[in-house]
Amino acid sequence: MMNFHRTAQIVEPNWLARPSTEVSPDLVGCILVRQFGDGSQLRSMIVETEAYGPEDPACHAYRRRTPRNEAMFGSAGRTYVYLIYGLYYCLNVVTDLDDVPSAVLIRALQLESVPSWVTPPTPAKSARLAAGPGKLCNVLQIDRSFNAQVLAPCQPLWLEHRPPDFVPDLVQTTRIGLTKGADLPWRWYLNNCPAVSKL
DNA sequence: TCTAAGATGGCA
DNA sequence: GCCATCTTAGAA
Repeated sequence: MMNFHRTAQIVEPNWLARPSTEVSPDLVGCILVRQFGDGSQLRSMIVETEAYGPEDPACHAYRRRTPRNEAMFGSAGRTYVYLIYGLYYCLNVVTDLDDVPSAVLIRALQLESVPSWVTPPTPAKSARLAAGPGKLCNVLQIDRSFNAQVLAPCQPLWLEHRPPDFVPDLVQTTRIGLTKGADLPWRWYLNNCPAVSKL
Protein backbone atom coordinates (compact mmCIF):
# COMPACT_ATOMS: atom_id res chain seq x y z
CA MET A 1 0.00 0.00 0.00
CA MET A 2 1.36 3.34 -1.03
CA ASN A 3 1.94 5.76 1.76
CA PHE A 4 2.23 9.26 0.38
CA HIS A 5 1.18 10.84 3.61
CA ARG A 6 4.06 10.25 5.95
CA THR A 7 2.88 10.08 9.52
CA ALA A 8 4.97 11.85 12.11
CA GLN A 9 7.78 9.70 13.39
CA ILE A 10 7.59 10.14 17.12
CA VAL A 11 10.84 9.90 19.06
CA GLU A 12 10.41 7.02 21.48
CA PRO A 13 12.09 6.75 24.89
CA ASN A 14 14.21 3.75 23.89
CA TRP A 15 15.79 5.78 21.07
CA LEU A 16 16.91 8.23 23.74
CA ALA A 17 18.21 5.51 26.08
CA ARG A 18 21.80 5.97 24.88
CA PRO A 19 24.69 8.09 26.11
CA SER A 20 23.96 11.79 25.74
CA THR A 21 27.01 12.24 23.51
CA GLU A 22 25.36 9.91 20.99
CA VAL A 23 21.86 11.35 21.28
CA SER A 24 22.94 14.99 21.19
CA PRO A 25 24.07 15.12 17.53
CA ASP A 26 21.13 12.90 16.53
CA LEU A 27 18.65 15.39 17.99
CA VAL A 28 19.86 18.23 15.73
CA GLY A 29 17.31 18.44 12.93
CA CYS A 30 14.59 16.77 14.97
CA ILE A 31 11.29 18.58 15.52
CA LEU A 32 10.20 19.79 18.93
CA VAL A 33 6.45 20.21 19.17
CA ARG A 34 4.88 22.42 21.81
CA GLN A 35 1.15 21.98 22.29
CA PHE A 36 -0.55 24.65 24.32
CA GLY A 37 -3.58 24.44 26.54
CA ASP A 38 -5.87 25.64 23.77
CA GLY A 39 -4.68 22.84 21.48
CA SER A 40 -2.60 25.04 19.22
CA GLN A 41 0.83 23.76 18.25
CA LEU A 42 4.16 25.44 17.74
CA ARG A 43 6.63 23.31 15.80
CA SER A 44 10.34 24.04 15.60
CA MET A 45 13.53 22.37 14.48
CA ILE A 46 16.31 21.72 16.97
CA VAL A 47 19.44 23.38 15.56
CA GLU A 48 21.83 23.26 18.53
CA THR A 49 22.38 20.83 21.42
CA GLU A 50 24.87 20.03 24.15
CA ALA A 51 25.50 16.74 25.96
CA TYR A 52 25.92 16.36 29.71
CA GLY A 53 26.58 13.10 31.46
CA PRO A 54 28.29 11.10 34.20
CA GLU A 55 32.01 11.72 34.70
CA ASP A 56 31.35 15.20 33.33
CA PRO A 57 32.47 18.02 35.65
CA ALA A 58 29.99 20.43 34.05
CA CYS A 59 27.02 18.14 34.72
CA HIS A 60 24.65 19.27 37.47
CA ALA A 61 24.77 15.73 38.84
CA TYR A 62 28.57 15.46 38.83
CA ARG A 63 28.91 15.50 42.60
CA ARG A 64 25.78 13.79 43.80
CA ARG A 65 22.09 13.25 43.37
CA THR A 66 20.10 16.24 44.65
CA PRO A 67 16.47 17.39 44.43
CA ARG A 68 17.29 19.67 41.51
CA ASN A 69 19.11 17.12 39.35
CA GLU A 70 16.80 14.23 40.23
CA ALA A 71 15.21 14.24 36.77
CA MET A 72 18.59 13.57 35.14
CA PHE A 73 18.67 10.21 36.88
CA GLY A 74 15.20 9.39 35.61
CA SER A 75 14.25 7.40 32.55
CA ALA A 76 15.05 8.55 29.03
CA GLY A 77 12.40 10.52 27.20
CA ARG A 78 11.55 12.87 30.01
CA THR A 79 12.48 16.50 30.52
CA TYR A 80 14.92 18.16 32.86
CA VAL A 81 14.10 21.84 33.30
CA TYR A 82 15.95 24.15 35.66
CA LEU A 83 16.22 27.86 36.41
CA ILE A 84 19.53 29.57 35.68
CA TYR A 85 20.69 32.95 37.05
CA GLY A 86 17.29 33.39 38.62
CA LEU A 87 16.02 34.51 35.23
CA TYR A 88 15.93 31.85 32.56
CA TYR A 89 14.75 28.29 32.23
CA CYS A 90 16.71 25.68 30.33
CA LEU A 91 15.18 22.61 28.67
CA ASN A 92 16.96 19.25 28.59
CA VAL A 93 15.98 15.86 27.19
CA VAL A 94 16.90 13.08 29.61
CA THR A 95 18.88 10.27 28.00
CA ASP A 96 20.63 6.99 28.81
CA LEU A 97 19.65 4.32 31.33
CA ASP A 98 17.87 4.81 34.64
CA ASP A 99 20.14 6.08 37.39
CA VAL A 100 22.72 7.35 34.88
CA PRO A 101 22.66 11.17 35.12
CA SER A 102 22.57 12.18 31.49
CA ALA A 103 20.77 14.79 29.42
CA VAL A 104 20.89 16.84 26.24
CA LEU A 105 20.47 20.60 26.60
CA ILE A 106 18.36 22.11 23.82
CA ARG A 107 20.23 25.32 23.04
CA ALA A 108 18.48 26.72 19.98
CA LEU A 109 15.42 26.22 17.80
CA GLN A 110 14.35 27.37 14.39
CA LEU A 111 10.69 28.24 14.77
CA GLU A 112 8.31 27.15 12.06
CA SER A 113 6.28 30.29 12.67
CA VAL A 114 6.39 33.28 14.97
CA PRO A 115 3.79 32.90 17.72
CA SER A 116 1.19 35.64 17.92
CA TRP A 117 2.15 36.61 21.46
CA VAL A 118 5.69 37.64 20.59
CA THR A 119 6.33 40.82 18.67
CA PRO A 120 9.71 40.64 16.98
CA PRO A 121 11.26 44.10 16.78
CA THR A 122 12.54 43.49 13.26
CA PRO A 123 12.15 40.69 10.72
CA ALA A 124 15.86 39.98 11.05
CA LYS A 125 15.49 39.30 14.76
CA SER A 126 12.53 36.98 14.34
CA ALA A 127 14.92 34.31 13.07
CA ARG A 128 16.73 34.41 16.39
CA LEU A 129 13.77 34.41 18.79
CA ALA A 130 14.79 30.95 20.05
CA ALA A 131 18.57 31.30 19.59
CA GLY A 132 19.62 30.35 23.12
CA PRO A 133 18.45 27.97 25.84
CA GLY A 134 16.80 30.70 27.90
CA LYS A 135 15.19 32.39 24.94
CA LEU A 136 13.62 29.24 23.58
CA CYS A 137 11.99 28.43 26.91
CA ASN A 138 10.65 31.95 26.96
CA VAL A 139 9.09 31.63 23.52
CA LEU A 140 7.69 28.15 24.18
CA GLN A 141 6.44 29.22 27.61
CA ILE A 142 8.36 26.52 29.42
CA ASP A 143 8.89 26.86 33.16
CA ARG A 144 9.79 24.68 36.11
CA SER A 145 6.40 22.94 36.02
CA PHE A 146 7.74 21.22 32.88
CA ASN A 147 10.47 19.43 34.82
CA ALA A 148 10.50 15.61 34.75
CA GLN A 149 7.57 15.44 32.33
CA VAL A 150 7.13 12.76 29.69
CA LEU A 151 7.83 13.77 26.09
CA ALA A 152 4.98 12.21 24.13
CA PRO A 153 2.06 13.19 21.90
CA CYS A 154 -0.90 14.61 23.81
CA GLN A 155 1.59 16.08 26.28
CA PRO A 156 2.69 19.73 26.19
CA LEU A 157 5.96 18.70 24.53
CA TRP A 158 7.16 15.90 22.30
CA LEU A 159 9.81 15.11 19.70
CA GLU A 160 9.60 13.92 16.11
CA HIS A 161 12.44 12.44 14.08
CA ARG A 162 13.99 14.37 11.27
CA PRO A 163 13.03 13.20 7.79
CA PRO A 164 15.26 10.28 6.71
CA ASP A 165 16.41 12.21 3.66
CA PHE A 166 17.59 15.16 5.73
CA VAL A 167 21.27 14.74 6.57
CA PRO A 168 22.24 17.71 8.71
CA ASP A 169 25.57 19.44 8.17
CA LEU A 170 26.81 19.28 11.77
CA VAL A 171 29.52 21.26 13.47
CA GLN A 172 30.97 19.80 16.69
CA THR A 173 32.63 22.17 19.17
CA THR A 174 33.05 22.85 22.88
CA ARG A 175 30.13 23.78 25.09
CA ILE A 176 29.11 27.35 25.95
CA GLY A 177 29.38 29.22 29.22
CA LEU A 178 31.13 26.60 31.35
CA THR A 179 33.89 26.97 33.91
CA LYS A 180 34.37 23.21 34.26
CA GLY A 181 34.58 20.67 31.47
CA ALA A 182 34.95 23.49 28.97
CA ASP A 183 37.38 21.46 26.87
CA LEU A 184 34.96 18.62 26.07
CA PRO A 185 33.65 18.86 22.48
CA TRP A 186 30.08 18.04 23.33
CA ARG A 187 28.19 20.75 21.48
CA TRP A 188 26.66 20.26 18.06
CA TYR A 189 24.91 22.72 15.81
CA LEU A 190 23.59 23.04 12.27
CA ASN A 191 26.16 24.64 10.00
CA ASN A 192 25.19 28.02 8.47
CA CYS A 193 22.01 28.23 10.52
CA PRO A 194 21.00 31.76 11.58
CA ALA A 195 19.07 30.42 14.57
CA VAL A 196 22.15 28.98 16.33
CA SER A 197 22.95 30.78 19.58
CA LYS A 198 26.65 31.37 19.02
CA LEU A 199 29.27 30.54 16.43
C1' DT B 1 22.23 29.29 58.56
C1' DC B 2 25.17 31.84 55.11
C1' DT B 3 26.99 32.67 50.70
C1' DA B 4 29.03 32.29 46.16
C1' DA B 5 28.24 30.75 41.81
C1' DG B 6 25.61 29.60 37.98
C1' DA B 7 24.61 24.92 31.14
C1' DT B 8 22.03 33.34 30.31
C1' DG B 9 20.85 37.36 27.75
C1' DG B 10 20.23 42.28 26.95
C1' DC B 11 22.13 46.57 26.73
C1' DA B 12 26.07 50.24 26.98
C1' DG C 1 32.04 44.68 29.75
C1' DC C 2 28.31 44.94 33.17
C1' DC C 3 24.53 43.46 35.52
C1' DA C 4 19.67 41.72 36.66
C1' DT C 5 17.87 38.13 39.71
C1' DC C 6 17.21 33.95 42.81
C1' DT C 7 17.76 29.05 43.47
C1' DT C 8 20.84 25.73 44.88
C1' DA C 9 24.76 23.33 46.52
C1' DG C 10 28.31 23.27 49.54
C1' DA C 11 30.59 25.16 53.35
C1' DA C 12 30.54 26.64 58.22
